[in-house]
Amino acid sequence: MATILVVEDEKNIQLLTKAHLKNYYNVITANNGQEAIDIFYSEHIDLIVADIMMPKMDGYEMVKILREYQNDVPVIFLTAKASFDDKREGFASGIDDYMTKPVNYEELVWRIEALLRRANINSSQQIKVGGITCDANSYSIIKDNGGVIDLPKKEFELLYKLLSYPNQIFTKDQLLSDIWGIDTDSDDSTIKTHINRLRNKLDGVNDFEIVTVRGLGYKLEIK
Amino acid sequence: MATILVVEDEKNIQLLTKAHLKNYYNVITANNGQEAIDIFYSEHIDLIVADIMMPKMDGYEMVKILREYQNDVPVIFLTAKASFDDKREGFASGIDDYMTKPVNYEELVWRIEALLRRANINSSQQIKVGGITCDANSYSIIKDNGGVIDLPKKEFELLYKLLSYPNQIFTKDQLLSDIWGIDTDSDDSTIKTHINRLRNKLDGVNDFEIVTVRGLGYKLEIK
DNA sequence: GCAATTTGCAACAGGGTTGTCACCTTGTGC
DNA sequence: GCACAAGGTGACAACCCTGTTGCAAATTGC
Repeated sequence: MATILVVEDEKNIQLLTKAHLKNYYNVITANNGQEAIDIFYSEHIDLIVADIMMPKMDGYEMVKILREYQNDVPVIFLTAKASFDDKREGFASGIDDYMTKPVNYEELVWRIEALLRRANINSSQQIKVGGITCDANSYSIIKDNGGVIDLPKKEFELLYKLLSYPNQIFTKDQLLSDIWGIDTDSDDSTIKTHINRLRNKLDGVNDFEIVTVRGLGYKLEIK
Repeated sequence: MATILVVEDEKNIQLLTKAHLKNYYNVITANNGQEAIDIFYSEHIDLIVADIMMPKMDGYEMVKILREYQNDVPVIFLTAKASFDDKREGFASGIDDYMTKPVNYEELVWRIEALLRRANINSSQQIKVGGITCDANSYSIIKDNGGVIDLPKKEFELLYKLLSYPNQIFTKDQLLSDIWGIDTDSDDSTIKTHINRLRNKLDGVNDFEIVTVRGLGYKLEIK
């Protein structure tokens, strides 16, 4: 599921926008440009929906800063302003789309979808848990502090499975047939070894833990 | 300079649109969807601006046919229709933007620019990364200090593809079908060889790196 | 037409990944 | 406390993937 950052200083509109988008996306909110940039660099954001007129840092400035650092996250401006000068400045600063209030939220979703498709983010195969992101594109665990743990294919698939359903218990047979395939010849010991390897490599990660459920299997617990 | 295909059955509007765009782009015109598709497969088209209501084949059908064949050329609908059902059908069939007549042509140009940028089709056919410029006209890498690396066609296409979507991982199959064509007979070893040659030729370039993602493919990392 | 370049393929080498096993540790029930 | 079952650990070997090289075919430029 894609993560959308809604940047809006008016609480009511912020809540309204969030309410309409939360059925389709993970929605995170910020109250001004500065806050948005802080969030942007601590969370994985797929697309930004922003107001222009905001205290502290307005929309134009926010986008300029993002673009300066080579960030091409899609941005949609959502604003009461509608003059051509405003639109020109918006597009010139590097936004992707522009809708004037009052916004039709159904149309907003269509435009978000079109942009995500265009930006190749419709399947943002990432899982974020606490301070780490599990990225299925690079088979890696990315820590918010910047550290990266690359995992081999099988180990990654195992972790990804567990992370996808936290607290759910998987038997070794389940994991074998899900990851190794229903007709695999491998047995329990293979799982044991891979769990062992994972635990070693995730030694410094404190956001979750792979827990053994004796007699049953394994589950991943988020702390 | 990017090439825009304007699809419109009313001659007057077609001429008007062409007149406004020809200062910025190569403009080619078609009178209906069928004609547009014929042109599309005989010319290189960077973006399509289309009316919905047209004789023979309307806009929806045209886009559906294009998308069926994996073509993700950006499409903007430009139309008198403005109901939500129409917009929904438009976005659902895979368009990128939607403007209602009467069209403000200045805004149309901004939206075209935003889409071309998003689709990585800059009119200059150049990609600039750090201290190097990748020029699609001369198949060469131009360093800011003046050095030039000429690349053969295939090697260049491979690099250009990777550079267009930095950090995105491409499987060898993806690269094969994108560059060699969907029905190529070539296999993995060809990619391996070309990556190897690219790496050798880009030995002195420190702005980016072609990274192997074991078990998956390759990606280009910008430093 | 010839030479140079580009392109594709196959063979080999090296290294990372994976599966298995033996052995060790921990937990459970009696 | 003992026996047994279940899980953890480390080592090893087979395997697969990738990098590299050389060669031949195809293409291009003159």
